[in-house]
Amino acid sequence: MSQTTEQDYLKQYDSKQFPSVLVTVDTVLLSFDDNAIKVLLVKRANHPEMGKWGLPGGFLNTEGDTSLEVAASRSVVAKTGVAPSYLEQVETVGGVGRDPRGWSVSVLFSALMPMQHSEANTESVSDTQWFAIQDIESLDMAFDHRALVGKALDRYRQKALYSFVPAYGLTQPFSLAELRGAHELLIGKELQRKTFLRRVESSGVLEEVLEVRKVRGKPAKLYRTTPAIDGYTFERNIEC
Amino acid sequence: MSQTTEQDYLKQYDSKQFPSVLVTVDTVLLSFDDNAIKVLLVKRANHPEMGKWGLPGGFLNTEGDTSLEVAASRSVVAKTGVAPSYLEQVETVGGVGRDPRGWSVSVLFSALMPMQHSEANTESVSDTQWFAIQDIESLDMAFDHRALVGKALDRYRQKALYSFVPAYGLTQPFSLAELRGAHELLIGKELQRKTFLRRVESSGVLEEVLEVRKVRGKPAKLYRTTPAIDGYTFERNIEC
DNA sequence: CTAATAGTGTCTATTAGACATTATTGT
DNA sequence: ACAATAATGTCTAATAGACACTATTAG
Repeated sequence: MSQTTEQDYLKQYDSKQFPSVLVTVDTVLLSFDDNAIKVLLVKRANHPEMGKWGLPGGFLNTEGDTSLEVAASRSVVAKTGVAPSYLEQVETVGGVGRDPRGWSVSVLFSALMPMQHSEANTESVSDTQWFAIQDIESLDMAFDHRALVGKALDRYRQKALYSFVPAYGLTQPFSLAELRGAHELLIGKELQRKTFLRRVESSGVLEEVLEVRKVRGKPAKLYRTTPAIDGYTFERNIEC
Repeated sequence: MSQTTEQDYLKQYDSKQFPSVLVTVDTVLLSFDDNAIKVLLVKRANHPEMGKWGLPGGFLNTEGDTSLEVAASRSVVAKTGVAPSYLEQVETVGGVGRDPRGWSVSVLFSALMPMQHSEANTESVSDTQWFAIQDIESLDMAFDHRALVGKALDRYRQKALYSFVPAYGLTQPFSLAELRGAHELLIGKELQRKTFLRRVESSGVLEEVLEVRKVRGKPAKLYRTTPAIDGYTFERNIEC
């Protein structure tokens, strides 16, 4: 074997000879709406776990997908019609008991995005819906998808303490109260208006916008995200 | 299809009909020694990338491995004889160009551990060696493994700013100067002794040990890690 | 005017960073 | 005694949190 060239080796290599592993990508899309954290789920129209709610996702397509992130993005659009502007990788889970079809590996992606209408876009999905986080506790969910939602949430709970990433879950532009509310939902505790404003101002990663809304009370200044938000972390984290 | 039961569906399901994906696990083991960050690499004895240095790792064994972490741990011990006491997942990379054998997915694990003698334990590995990080720049490395080392390093560079996780890379017990040195290597900047001590004391996650070493100068107090170190993060991060 | 909401002034306690000083060892 | 290393004392600047106060709108 060590006498053959790499070319020879590859010519006689056959991946089918090894036991295969199911590789899927799944995506947790979160948003803030109606003073709650929402997550986008799809109702499975086919086996396995038919009829249960699960994450948008699917098998890696080795023909079309050039990367894991592309696969995740493609499967989300295909199933829900919703197109998140970015995806971040959360974790990869794997095991023999996860999927009845065999040893499976699932690469989990996640994004925060403004609420956006979704619809069942393929025959493999019979329905789609944004669920409030507290409502999925009692939901009959497919595979280990409830735990996967938990992992993504935990990630954003951390990010809420040291960054303005939660801003991606709001419709733009947004007020300081809305952004603070998003952070409060994730952190689970009220935050000081003044302190929060100081963080926004010293960060320089949110852009003030001229537009105002007609509301009861003094109209709030509105902000939008800038690209600099991605790399920015607070000098000091929010205490909790 | 929607008329069949899940049992019927599973009976006729054949995973071999789908194009298979290569699933591997790779592990970045880091340590502190001789005032440098070291990484454990193995020299590949077989195709592909024969003769190049790469990370310990290998294919997922769907027969024996119960989880991804078990797979990573098993492959590290099998190839190097080194057994890290824990592993953490860093990221999963995938693509069609990574491995000449086809679309491949690699789940990357990482750990900090005390330097420990390693040896080539299988016929697939012809040599093992701890390399100083700065020395692998010029090394001919297999696949995208140099980039994977970078990802693990970046993770620990972050952790050095907000936790005492770098302590896992030292032989126990260790002095404050040694721990501070580990943080300094990762962060790339000198840290104040006093400030560092204050962090250690207020954290309560390092245990003072009675033992002392014979050295030139005043002997340092020695510490060892406690399990509480894992969940602990600094109230304020180290500035940088 | 009043209610509602947004934004500001300002005090206090905490603490990271800096750096000078003191302490303890081997040679 | 002296060099080397470890540990401590202490000052200052920065700032998060708290909360009272002021500003601006709709009805």
